[in-house]
Amino acid sequence: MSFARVEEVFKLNEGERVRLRGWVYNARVQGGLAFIDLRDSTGIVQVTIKKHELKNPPFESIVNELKREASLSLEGYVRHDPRAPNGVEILCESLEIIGKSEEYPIRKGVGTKFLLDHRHLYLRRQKFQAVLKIREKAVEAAEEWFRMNGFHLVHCPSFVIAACEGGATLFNVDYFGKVVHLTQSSQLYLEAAIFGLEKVYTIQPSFRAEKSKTKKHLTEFWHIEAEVAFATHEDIMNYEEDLVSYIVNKVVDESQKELELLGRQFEKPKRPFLRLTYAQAVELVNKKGIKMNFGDDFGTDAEKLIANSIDRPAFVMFFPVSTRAFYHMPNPEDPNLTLSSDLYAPGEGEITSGGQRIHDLDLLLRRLKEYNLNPEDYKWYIDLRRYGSVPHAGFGLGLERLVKWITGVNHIRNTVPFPRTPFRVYP
RNA sequence: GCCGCCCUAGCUCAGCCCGGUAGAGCACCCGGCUGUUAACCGGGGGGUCAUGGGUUCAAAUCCCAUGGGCGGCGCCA
Repeated sequence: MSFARVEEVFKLNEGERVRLRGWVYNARVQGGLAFIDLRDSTGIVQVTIKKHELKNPPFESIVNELKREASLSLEGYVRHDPRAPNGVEILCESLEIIGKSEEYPIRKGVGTKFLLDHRHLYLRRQKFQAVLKIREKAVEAAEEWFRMNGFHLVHCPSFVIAACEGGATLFNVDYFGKVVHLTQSSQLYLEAAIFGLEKVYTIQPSFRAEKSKTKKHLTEFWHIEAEVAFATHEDIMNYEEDLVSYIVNKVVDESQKELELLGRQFEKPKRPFLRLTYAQAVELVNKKGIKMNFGDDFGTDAEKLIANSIDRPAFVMFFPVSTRAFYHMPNPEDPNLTLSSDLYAPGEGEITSGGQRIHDLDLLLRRLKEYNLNPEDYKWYIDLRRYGSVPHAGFGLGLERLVKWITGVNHIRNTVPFPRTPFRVYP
């Protein structure tokens, strides 16, 4: 007889024989009667062991080994009993301890630091697995969407020379005696790729050496980035809307069990997404009592305010040049503004950033100078504007921020198995 | 980078203001228990009070420094 999965047990009939294997989620022993909550990757079921009905081994020989997280395999039969959680249990006839367990450190009441220090064990928690499954589903959906829409996957390097978002936030790496950096974004490399493949994307980690102590920053995060030849700012917003909708809809359709386990009520977002200009957003923020000037970027409070005043995802468009990186295309209607936008998720905040890139050689050179960047570091990037340059646009989506929005977890580090933050690289 | 807070038993915390040689709950160990759901009942062991220095007759407690971390801001995906 092959091993069944825990989730299958609930569909079996009274008296059916099953073999199971998994881990002890919790155990309660009282004299000659023991209860185990047995966990596998599909769920938890109660296993009942009665001293006189356990055929092997002797009850006394295993009862002291039924500790939390011990691994075991067992055979028994299905019983429908209202006293069991969810009305179903396995009455155990034989059992083998595969791996004993020491005193398991994770239990109710432990603190944040302790859980982070024991992340390698915390992964076993059901709710955490639900988040990881949703994350997996989101990536699957993104890959599907890119393929359906004619995008090519391009993997980009993690070791880089030049900054993309600003020099202060670069990690240094000793590269055979030479200082190089970990990439902050694959955008510049994807821009190179569009001249062959036209529509490209990547899903890979980006690194930021910012000591950001917030619930929405990691030093290493997974970045979904896309770049499209001949695309305008308008085009790229449409792509973003379609991609985000596709991902979210697929998660809602196919990860309902996980969302329920997390107690998360999540509605598919209405379309079309809202579109407001930077100027409108500033006005909204000021009207609701947070003072900011035209030309300022949105602070945390302003971002929260915007995120809480929308009933669906919203683009904030046309940020001033002063708030953006060097490569953003100026808006022809107002050169102080850029053809760029951030996408805000309701209740969450910024999850993507994108826009049209400068494709004109002279303008790019001028901008590098204005931003005090060394053109030598961007030689190859500038080169792209010398050989058949075309208008193009792209965006970056923070996978963890997207997952945080969908799952409603309280901190971005709970969207990734082993979070990297300014003060944590262990485990 | 800035501001605030925390570090006492394996874990969660009380004790600190007003200095006088350390306490609870849970976990663990032993015993009991055939319907538990974070099982329960009885008994037991367990701490150089983060580290270093200072003040004092006396420091977990007051002061300084260092380390580790948490929360918020800034920055951004």
